[in-house]
Amino acid sequence: MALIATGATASPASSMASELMAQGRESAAVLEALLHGASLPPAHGGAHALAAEILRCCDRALAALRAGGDAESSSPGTKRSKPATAQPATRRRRRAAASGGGAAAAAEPARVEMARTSEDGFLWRKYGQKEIKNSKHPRLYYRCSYKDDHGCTATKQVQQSEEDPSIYVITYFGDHTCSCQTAAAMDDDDDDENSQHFVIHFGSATASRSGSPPLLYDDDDGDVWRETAATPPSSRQSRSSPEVDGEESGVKMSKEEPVDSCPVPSAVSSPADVVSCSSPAMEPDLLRCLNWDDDFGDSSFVDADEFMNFDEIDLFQIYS
DNA sequence: GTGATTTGACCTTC
DNA sequence: GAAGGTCAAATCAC
Repeated sequence: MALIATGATASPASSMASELMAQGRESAAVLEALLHGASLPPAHGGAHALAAEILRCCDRALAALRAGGDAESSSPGTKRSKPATAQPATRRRRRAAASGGGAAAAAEPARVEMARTSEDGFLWRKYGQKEIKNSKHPRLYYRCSYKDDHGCTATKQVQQSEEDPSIYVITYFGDHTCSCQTAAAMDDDDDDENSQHFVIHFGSATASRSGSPPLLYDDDDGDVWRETAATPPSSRQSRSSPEVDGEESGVKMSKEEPVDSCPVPSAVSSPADVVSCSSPAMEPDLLRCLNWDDDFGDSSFVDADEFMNFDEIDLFQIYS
């Protein structure tokens, strides 16, 4: 569909880094020519100047990339991320061995990385996992880590897409009453303010929930998110509380906001907010998603258009 | 020791 | 009774 074509958009930091790298490469090419005996254009200040420029470009590009990645890498939510993600299979084997094994233990793929547990700006604690009928993948249950401390009722459910395992559907329930949004997320919000122009708009932001194209946007991390119009009935089966009574109001997240801020308390005002993401970092099988930045940093990235996984976008339509 | 994750068991809803 | 949601003991990493 036409709305896919936007070229998906690198983050501001990424774009800046890309430009800087391109500039550095140009300088390096000139320097190489100089080293090979070519005459130096008058505009250039000599080999030393070129070398300095290359270094400067690289430094700035690295700084830009790091600035773009620090928010997530420094997130408090990642406290146990790396170790935990690196050992799940081992842990499960141990537990399975201790308990005589279990079907669920063998079913879930090894977790590789959890570096972005708090990518939506909140700290979540996993409290359950359930095999869902007619679904190949289990549903994961998270609640706000501050539930005990602040009585925060926010929860979310994450379920892997059957069509494309790299896509996860995240359903938010309840309000955050804890003001627990991470500092990193707050930084992200600041970044978001500066990256609004990177938000992809597909269709009218004020379009009605029915019949309008799904709203897709990418966050600073390049994840592509989709908000869905309705909460799956199965997700609210046991939720008779008022927080899910506002279904007719649909998703309330701001369509202008990158996803990092969409589940914030003000946005999750009551109905379940359903968001699907091509690569929520808190889930297993996300190695390649989480290496996305690495891939980006790799020279293989040459065109912003390559950032968009069009197949995933097509899948988004399946959900609607 | 602390805190997060796992997972079987239990509860609730239909 | 089935299915989904939650609890809590066991387990693990730091």
